[in-house]
Amino acid sequence: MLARVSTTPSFKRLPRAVREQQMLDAAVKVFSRRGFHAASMDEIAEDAGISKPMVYAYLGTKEELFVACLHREGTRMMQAIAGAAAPELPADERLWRGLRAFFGFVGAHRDSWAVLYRQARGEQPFAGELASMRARLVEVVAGMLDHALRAEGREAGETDLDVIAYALVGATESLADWLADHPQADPEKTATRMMNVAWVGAGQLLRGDSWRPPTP
Amino acid sequence: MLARVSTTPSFKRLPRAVREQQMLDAAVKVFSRRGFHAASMDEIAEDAGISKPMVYAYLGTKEELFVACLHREGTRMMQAIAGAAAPELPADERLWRGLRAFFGFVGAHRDSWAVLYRQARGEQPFAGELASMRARLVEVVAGMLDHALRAEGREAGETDLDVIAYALVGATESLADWLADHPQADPEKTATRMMNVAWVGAGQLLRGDSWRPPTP
Amino acid sequence: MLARVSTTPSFKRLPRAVREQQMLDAAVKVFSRRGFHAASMDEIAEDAGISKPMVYAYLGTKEELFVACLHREGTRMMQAIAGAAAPELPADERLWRGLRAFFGFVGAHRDSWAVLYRQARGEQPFAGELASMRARLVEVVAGMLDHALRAEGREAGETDLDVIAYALVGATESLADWLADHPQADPEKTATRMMNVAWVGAGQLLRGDSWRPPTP
Amino acid sequence: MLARVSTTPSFKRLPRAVREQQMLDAAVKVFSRRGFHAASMDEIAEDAGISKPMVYAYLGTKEELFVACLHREGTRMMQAIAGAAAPELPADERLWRGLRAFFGFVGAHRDSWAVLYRQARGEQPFAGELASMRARLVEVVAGMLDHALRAEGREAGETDLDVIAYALVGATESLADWLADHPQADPEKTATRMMNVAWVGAGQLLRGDSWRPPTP
DNA sequence: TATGAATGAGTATTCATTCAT
DNA sequence: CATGAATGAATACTCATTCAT
Repeated sequence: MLARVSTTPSFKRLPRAVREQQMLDAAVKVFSRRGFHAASMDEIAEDAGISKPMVYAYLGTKEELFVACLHREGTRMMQAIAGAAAPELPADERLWRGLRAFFGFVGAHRDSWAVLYRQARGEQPFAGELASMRARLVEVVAGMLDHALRAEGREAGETDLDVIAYALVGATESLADWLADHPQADPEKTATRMMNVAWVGAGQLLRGDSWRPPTP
Repeated sequence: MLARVSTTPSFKRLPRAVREQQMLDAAVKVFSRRGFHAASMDEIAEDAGISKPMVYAYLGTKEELFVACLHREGTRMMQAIAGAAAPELPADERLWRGLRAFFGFVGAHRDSWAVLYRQARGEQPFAGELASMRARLVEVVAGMLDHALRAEGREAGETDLDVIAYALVGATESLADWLADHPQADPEKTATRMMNVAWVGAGQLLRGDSWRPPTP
Repeated sequence: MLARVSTTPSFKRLPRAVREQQMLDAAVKVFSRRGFHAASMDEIAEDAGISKPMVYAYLGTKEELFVACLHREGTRMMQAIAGAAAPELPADERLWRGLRAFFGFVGAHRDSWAVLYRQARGEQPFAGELASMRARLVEVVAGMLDHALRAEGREAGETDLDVIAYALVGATESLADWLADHPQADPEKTATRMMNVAWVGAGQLLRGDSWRPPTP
Repeated sequence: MLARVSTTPSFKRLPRAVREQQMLDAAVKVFSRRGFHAASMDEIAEDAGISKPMVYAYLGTKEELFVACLHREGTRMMQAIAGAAAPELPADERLWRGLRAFFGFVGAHRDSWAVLYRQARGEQPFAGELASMRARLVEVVAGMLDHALRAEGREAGETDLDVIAYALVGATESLADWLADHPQADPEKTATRMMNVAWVGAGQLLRGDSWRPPTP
């Protein structure tokens, strides 16, 4: 039942860009808490301190709004990582800094991560958006591994670089998920652990030490 | 006069157990295609070839129905794995068979996997159910790793067994996700790849070869 | 959600009359607790320890079932009163015994009273049934008052006997309602109070002491 | 060419307060005709000339809507009575004016009365609301009786003031019920009758003339 | 006789979206 | 620019009632 409280917003006529950010902030918050379907435009508008028609005027339909959230949060995350892992650094340094930036971001923006990883995955219309983001990550990681190997004068063995990279990204996401659910966990420590798995494990693996199914 | 063969096999008045399975089949299918919220009880009932009230009578509310799906599919998957990876086998053999069974299951029941992992993850009410299932998996994997190490006369180094196990499970889930999205991919091959990552990478890691953050 | 508990009723093949009484008992109970609309045939059948089709076979539709309840309970109550207030007694004795029987009945069968008075009144289809029952009561009471007056050699003044009787019945029902809501109250005492109101108050009134609106 | 006079007065976009009253009007009408359960929100909305979502937005769920009706009608009735029976008047004058106002209200708003007394009584969730209203009435009546007695230099005998008041209120409600069912009946005349019962009967009773059960 | 299986029809409630002001 | 008012269309859930066995 609509409460009859007059909100009387004390800040009117804000420039469009500011308003849009307010709306996106509210949307990310609500989407992450409720999920795409359970989130209501009413709640988002109210949380943004703005009327519903404005939300529609600025960001379009609910689906478009969600995509906008995805976009903003995804870009922010990518920038955080890219900003930390400069391409001119040695591979292990890059990987470490990338992981640290990544887990740092997830730890600091749990809502963003929830929207990106947990909500978007379940809903068909956004799977593509997500997949492409992960693909970029996989590519970057594979590149780093390859670079590292070549620096040691070796090359990836028969095992595909991509699959290892995919597994590493998966493991990373999984730990990030765990981190998002454990507010007291330390992002730095989680990054160190993942770095261990990635660097030592994958390194060894890429050096050719491989396992084969038993032939019965 | 030609005898009129009864072409409609009178699919009615089936015993409860049968109908329940039909309903769960339909529910898994619809939930996996549409997601929990977007799925409608109408569609599930229609797909099961039965009226809505029967679904409510037998399986309860939408939420309870989803939990029932989760339960059945999760149990099936766990049984597939447990049946393949007998505890008396050596650790590497167990791990390999377990992975093969797992990827085989995912490859053969993509719908189940979608229900279990993609839908359940996004919806608050089911996160717990999911988390506990994953926790059991992590425990099993950690146990296998520990067992394997001891068999080699070693012990896990400073890196927590659990975190490595968690990362491995995450990587595995991630590859399963990928497999579910690529109908032509070969489950067996995917299992082999994951076995490489798990056995060689983790093995090395557990043997004490660890990485430490640079101290600036 | 239908529980899958097998009830295995230990008494089968009871004679029809017994079964019908069981059903009516259950129906009165459920109707009085939930009200006509909120009561469900499922609950009634279950409470009667019998399957729904049997209820329909024996007592007909929900509406018919409710009428049957009304009938049985109404008859019981009327019989309790009539049995106590024999016509050959003097008027005050009759009134007193009638009231005592009435409040005794209500105190002992709160469910019956709830069905008769609270539920039936709100539902259009049963208003008639109820009204006729009350009309009979009013008539009886008016008869008693008239009889008592004549015994004193007087006649009812200008005030209609019927209206006073109606008011008395209303007051009685109201106290009965109050009694039904107060399990610890004593029916006998309530009857005494009502007797006071009825006998002394009405007696005086009927003797000609009347009030008239002020003429401005 | 004839000017086309706008015959449809564009009954749209009315302010909230107006619409709320329209909705309550419709709700009272429908609830009184059908009863709480049988009434449908669809019919109420349609009767109010507005869509269902507006009803929910303004007045909330069906239960809340019914309570709102109860509240408005109850308040109106109480105000009608209180406005007529000013406390500074002598007790008999007050009682008479109160009764006249009450029966006048019931005669003029049969729907309100039906909602207040017939429907609310049967439904558990509203019994409390009702009981408290009646309790207030009983208290007022008891107060008036007491006041009148003291003015005559007497005090209430052993019979509780409250019980007599309760019986009077019950009788009044009963006559009101009768009035609501008989559109041609005259409210003023009914009030006079009730005044007789109340003033003469109760007066006598309170003066100490009491009846006692025979001791056998 | 007795019942588990089955459903058509309805009901409360919600939500994304759009006008009129 | 900004919003209160408004709704079409869905959706979960229930219930009286009836068959087939």
